[in-house]
Amino acid sequence: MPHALNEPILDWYADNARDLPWRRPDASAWAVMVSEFMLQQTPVTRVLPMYEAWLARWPTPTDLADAEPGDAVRAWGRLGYPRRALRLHGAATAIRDQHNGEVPDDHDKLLALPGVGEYTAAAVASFAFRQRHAVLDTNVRRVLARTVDGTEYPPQATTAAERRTAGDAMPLDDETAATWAVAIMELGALVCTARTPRCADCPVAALCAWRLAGKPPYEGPPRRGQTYAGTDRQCRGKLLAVLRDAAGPVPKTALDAVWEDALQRARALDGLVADGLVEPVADGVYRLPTGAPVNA
DNA sequence: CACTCGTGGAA
DNA sequence: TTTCCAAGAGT
Repeated sequence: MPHALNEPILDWYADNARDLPWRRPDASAWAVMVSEFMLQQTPVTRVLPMYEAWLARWPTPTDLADAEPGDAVRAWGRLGYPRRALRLHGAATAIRDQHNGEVPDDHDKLLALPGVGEYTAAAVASFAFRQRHAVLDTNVRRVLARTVDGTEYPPQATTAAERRTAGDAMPLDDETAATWAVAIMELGALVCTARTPRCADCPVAALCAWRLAGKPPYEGPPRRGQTYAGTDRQCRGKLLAVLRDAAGPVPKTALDAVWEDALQRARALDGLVADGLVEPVADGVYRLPTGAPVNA
């Protein structure tokens, strides 16, 4: 007997799905993978233009692997979390060198790629290769937390109980499970939103445990807000922006100009170098990574 | 497992 | 204005 969530959500998705480029039938597995990297912690509206430009420039994994990692970092622009650009380049390189240039369709092989974790491996296997996997992103976890568990928000980190819940809720055959995965994700993105859920438009409002319980407010460990101003992250962002906007190597004096605190600035720059996002060229000169071996 | 890692838009 | 948070991964 199918899970009660299946049919209403599949029907709702058939009528309400957004037309996103990575969902079109002609989207390659590589296109799906690129979209998933970009969508990590980043809203769809900001991803769309970068996604188009990226795939136009690097239509296949090998195209990206053959480019310098610094070009990937520069093309990432202001999407945020630029290590994703480096990891996507690393994933492309692994695909070129170990998978004959083709995105692997095996979940474990996907998981072994840099930048691919539990969610992204399941998403690519499901969306691109139409396999049955529990695709647990923030949207899906929130929908299941509300409809099944009766809580406003899921726990901070994904739990075994959530994986079991997701597995139980999935349709049994691969093709339907793949569609359902994107459908419940879309429901979370458009209707069962984090702040002001539109329960009046929800296809499963009638059976939602959280709504039926009177929408009890979230109780649990406070989800600590991420302050940003004055942090190392902001400093790293400023430094990397200088490197991105420059055509070539940049003298340290140009980096010194964008952040007051010298100690924090040095720490941030060290971090960027350690992450491989910045490469020291010569004494007091830095650039985006070339991929060439660094002579120590 | 708690923490780090960017950025910008909406409430 | 401040706060929240958006298709997470890696350590």
